[in-house]
Amino acid sequence: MPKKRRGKRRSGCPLNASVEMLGDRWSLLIIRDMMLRGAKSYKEFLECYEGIATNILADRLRKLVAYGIVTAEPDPSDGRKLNYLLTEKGIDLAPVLTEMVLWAAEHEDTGNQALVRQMRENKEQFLAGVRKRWANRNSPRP
Amino acid sequence: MPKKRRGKRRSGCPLNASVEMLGDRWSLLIIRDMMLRGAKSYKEFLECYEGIATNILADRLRKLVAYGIVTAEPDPSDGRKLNYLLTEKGIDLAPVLTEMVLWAAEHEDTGNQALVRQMRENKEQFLAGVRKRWANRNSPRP
DNA sequence: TAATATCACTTGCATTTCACAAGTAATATA
DNA sequence: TATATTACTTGTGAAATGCAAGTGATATTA
Repeated sequence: MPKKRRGKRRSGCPLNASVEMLGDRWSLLIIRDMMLRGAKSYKEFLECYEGIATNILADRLRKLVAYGIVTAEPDPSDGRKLNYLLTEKGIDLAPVLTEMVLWAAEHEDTGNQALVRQMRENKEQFLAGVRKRWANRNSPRP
Repeated sequence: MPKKRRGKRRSGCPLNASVEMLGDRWSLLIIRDMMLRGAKSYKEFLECYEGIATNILADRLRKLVAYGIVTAEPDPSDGRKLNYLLTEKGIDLAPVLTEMVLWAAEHEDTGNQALVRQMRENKEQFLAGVRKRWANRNSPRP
């Protein structure tokens, strides 16, 4: 029996595409940890926010790769490891995450006030820094 | 037996708060329709994106109200209706939505190119317009 | 080289969420 | 009074999720 498709989503509408890729409890957190904390390996993601189940993490990483937000390449120094790295499409989410963090900081109690202040006081510079670190992390491999 | 709490989430971390409120398939779409299309009633939300189930819509509206993102007040001209309106906290999500739309427009096929162009070419002016329309919608009641 | 450890998963099972259809109470309109 | 509309709730089956316990490949240690 063919898999029944549930919920017909109109894809042409702005935002629908984003929500399809990012509208769940974990994807944005995974991306945040790659972007701001430099997390790269499965194990690091598992430990970053204790609470995500291993099957869910595997599923989300697979989807992020499928959406072109993340790449998975074997670690040259340890054949067991995969390094998950943000693609350009992935790092382009930095403004989205930044606005979300600023919104939450404005309206909720959130931690890491230093980071928030940095984001708020010079958003452009903060974003440039994020992108630069991303470029440096990727470029050393020709 | 008390309900077991699953998944211990650290709330102090930036972004966790946002994801808790917005990290699902529907909340951001509901907010978008309030913000950009002026949708206000249960029925309008149901029709906006056919596919959301009535129980889920009721649940999401309830949560958005609980989070202080939306208010529900009876329509003065029809006692059966409730008008769901964005709070200040809700309208403050405009930059987040804008960045998400721009990101998707950059990397996916999305509709409403006119809106996207408007957002991209003068983001600040676009955001000011959104906020102004929101203020006008709410202020006529003293 | 054998034993053990680490890593990135997969599998199985119970619980929860979700989509869909059908109903309901309150209010409005004819 | 009869019918319609609005904002839901309830029931049901299917899918997604959380958790514990594996598994196979590679690395490290004795």
